[in-house]
Amino acid sequence: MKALVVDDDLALADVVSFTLRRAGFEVIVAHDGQAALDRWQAENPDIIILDLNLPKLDGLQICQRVRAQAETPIIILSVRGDEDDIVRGLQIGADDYIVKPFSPRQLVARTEAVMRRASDRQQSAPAPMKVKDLILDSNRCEVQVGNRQPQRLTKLECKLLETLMINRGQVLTIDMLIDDVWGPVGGDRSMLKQLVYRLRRKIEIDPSRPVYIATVQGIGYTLGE
Amino acid sequence: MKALVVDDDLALADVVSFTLRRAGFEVIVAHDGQAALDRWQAENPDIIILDLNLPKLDGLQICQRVRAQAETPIIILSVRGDEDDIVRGLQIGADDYIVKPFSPRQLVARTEAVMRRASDRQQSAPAPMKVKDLILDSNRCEVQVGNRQPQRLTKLECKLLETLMINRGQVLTIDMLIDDVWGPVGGDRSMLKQLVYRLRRKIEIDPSRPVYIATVQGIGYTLGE
DNA sequence: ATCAATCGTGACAAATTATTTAAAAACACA
DNA sequence: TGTGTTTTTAAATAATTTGTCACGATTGAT
Repeated sequence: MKALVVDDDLALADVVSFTLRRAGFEVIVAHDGQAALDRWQAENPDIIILDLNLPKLDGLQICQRVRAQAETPIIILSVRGDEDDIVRGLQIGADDYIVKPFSPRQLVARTEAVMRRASDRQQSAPAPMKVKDLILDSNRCEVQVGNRQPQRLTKLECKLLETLMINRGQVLTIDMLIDDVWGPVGGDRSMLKQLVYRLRRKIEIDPSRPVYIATVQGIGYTLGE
Repeated sequence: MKALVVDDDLALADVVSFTLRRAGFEVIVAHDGQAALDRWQAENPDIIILDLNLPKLDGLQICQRVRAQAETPIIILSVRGDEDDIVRGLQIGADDYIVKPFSPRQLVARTEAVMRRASDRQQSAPAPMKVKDLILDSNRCEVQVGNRQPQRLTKLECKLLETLMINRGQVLTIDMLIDDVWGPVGGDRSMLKQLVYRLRRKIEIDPSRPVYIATVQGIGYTLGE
């Protein structure tokens, strides 16, 4: 098990990594946001212990970027009183939080608990969404159009449709959609176009005359109200 | 402001609703999950105060179902020690949590904070503008004239109409308009002329006898009061 | 009434943006 | 490692938007 510890406080980072090592983890440490992202990509750790107040790149941003691309479990560290950041962190997708100061026991217990949950993660399955006569089960990546045979979607197609459905009625700009599907790095316009094209072929009755996903020239796309 | 309080503990539900009423809320109460969903659909409250351990339908499921269909702000109530449920609730989409027991002050403060946050969540998508019987949704570049079919506008047309509507009643000089649509460089009179022409064809009943966009010879254009 | 400036109109070309097709690269999984 | 799927890239085609121009109509000043 590999853990990435992200903390600018060297002393604290040391305590954390020492504790985790003794509990049998292989530990990598990063002291600022950029380094954290780099190490994360390079090492692909099984869990991230993330201090929220970092220099350069904010902890919440790290959290967001990681979540945009992967399900790597994240535990956030925060000082007491910063409840708002904790709430936001969890909403963004962190798996748990620990308030400083904390005991080594607590750290290990939480870490192990999160990893246990992550391994059999399926109980908190999001409910199927419904817009018009589209029913999306984003959990198993399937759409049903009207009463036709359920269609299988790829991961990206599913993510795209999900955000369109969540924001039904609103026009989502190309950049918003790219951010949402691929994260802040790693997507571009032509990829989005391609994805829209493929998704339409699966859900539209006549893909060249789309009913569900409408394009708004020069702006983006929208899933009709 | 309408609040839906969901709690199977009658005494606690009473305390909560009393507190919220005193703070100026209209309060609806439901004592189990099914009732909660029913009331929610029937009453469309502005916020939901949701106790997590309910009979029949679990609180987290309520949360999930509501979120699948709407953005109604949700505050979850939970007993101390049930950190896991809180975390999951926030991940599912709850906006905040309160740990029992709590003070009335805290309840009101959190509720108002969440509603404040929720209200400027919509601010990001600017509300449609209305002048006379023109309704412009600049988000999706659409105008509705009277009760006719909504018209699609191009980016430039939309920008032009938007500034005319924002400054309704005032005469905007040609240079002002050019600056606003094309920026400090890159526009000229004939382009504006053409743009006005095209916009009129989309919104005027008789484009040769404009009702909305009036020409002010030698100066510019205005969108009548 | 005449003239010059400005405006509305329509046709067309250029530029931008979308859709479709195809094929290569990356990936997942046995 | 090979196979099938998914994602990325590239390129051709189609559609839309924007810019340019010419010309007649309108306007306001003389």
